[in-house]
Amino acid sequence: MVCSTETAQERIVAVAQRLFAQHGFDGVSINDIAAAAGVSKANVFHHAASKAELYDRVLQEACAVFTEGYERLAALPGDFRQRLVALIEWHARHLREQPQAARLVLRELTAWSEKPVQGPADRCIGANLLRVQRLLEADGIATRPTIDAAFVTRVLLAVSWFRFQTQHLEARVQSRRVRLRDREFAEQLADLLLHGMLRAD
Amino acid sequence: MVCSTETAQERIVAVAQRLFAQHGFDGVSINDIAAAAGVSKANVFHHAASKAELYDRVLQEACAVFTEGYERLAALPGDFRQRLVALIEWHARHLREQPQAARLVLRELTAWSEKPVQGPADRCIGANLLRVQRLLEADGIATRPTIDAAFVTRVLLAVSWFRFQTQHLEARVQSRRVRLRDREFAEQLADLLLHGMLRAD
DNA sequence: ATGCGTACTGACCGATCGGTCAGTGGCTGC
DNA sequence: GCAGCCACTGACCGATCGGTCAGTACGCAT
Repeated sequence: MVCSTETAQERIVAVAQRLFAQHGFDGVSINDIAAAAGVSKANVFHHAASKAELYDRVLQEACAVFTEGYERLAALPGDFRQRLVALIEWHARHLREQPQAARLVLRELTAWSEKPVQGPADRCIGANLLRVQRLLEADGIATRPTIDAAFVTRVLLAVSWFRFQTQHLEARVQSRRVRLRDREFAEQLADLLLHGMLRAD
Repeated sequence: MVCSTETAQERIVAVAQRLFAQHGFDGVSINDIAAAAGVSKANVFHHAASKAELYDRVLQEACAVFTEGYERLAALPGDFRQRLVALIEWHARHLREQPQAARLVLRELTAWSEKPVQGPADRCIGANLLRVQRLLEADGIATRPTIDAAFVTRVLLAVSWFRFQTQHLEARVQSRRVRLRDREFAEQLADLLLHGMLRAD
């Protein structure tokens, strides 16, 4: 038995979360989880009805963790630019601090299978999109009439997410400026979103 | 035997590409592929050394298809805005027309496993990033000094990719403006990237 | 002491996994 | 006619899959 202060159930769930996040549902066997948690395979089924139930529970938990952060995200101090930078930076840090939850949720997006049903991850992402969108809209800043807050929200989250998923590539990339810390990344993205690329004419 | 004009080998590879793109390496068994291709399991191993070799071949092919499009992408007519719109629209269409190749490549991004090795998908994406970046840089347009072409490239591809991966969610989304056709999407993104959100002051 | 619930295990189940192999039928060159 | 190659198959392999079950050890209320 692996010595640990956690209970067996806590270890099982924690290990399942880690392994499912890394390798996906089909890439992890109950044997893997049991071995990594230091318990017998039968014990995993003592604490979980089935592999699917365990995965669902882990995914729901990840969604909750992921969403909880967004709920705490409220009005921030400063002008619009400062609030936007803070939002982007917070999001980058959120992804970095909850990589497993993020991967579990985002993995579901890739796992497309023509299913019309909307999984918890879909609902989670949709809700968070809306929450950030509301935050942007509530700011009531004077934007150009062609600008849609929903669209900007998607751009914002897409870029943060892309950065999170490709961080292992960035180490080899030529341009030094893409290898930014969260703050610098947030400032650069906010600058681009606010003022665009072009020189003012 | 399923009647088809294709050879068995072509059917096997085509089916493998479709299934691997949909469900990932671990989510597809050789039995699935054999059944869907209308051949015996042994025949799959007659045309492929192993499951991993078959997956690698399919992935390489997907990378080639995916990259080939980028290589054909050269200087486009029109001013900078028109070229940018055309680039984004082309990318959206590229993803839409090669969904399986796109999914195979992008799935590899999510399949993070601390591996230091750089897979073909990583190289493919890195090369395409660079190609688009060169295209943007070569335009020689007068951008603001804080703007980095590499960063804009990532924003551009990230948003297109995010849109591709979340398209199944968009049907239920409230705002009508995110459900755009490729052209409108490209124009909206180009407008945001070029001029930013803020009203000119 | 005894009864009971809870945590946990090793042994086991049928199914399926990736992969092998001997063999078959058809086409080609000689 | 026949040897040789090639596409292809059914049967089979050991390993592993998700899952079950009888049984054990322990804490706790009575």
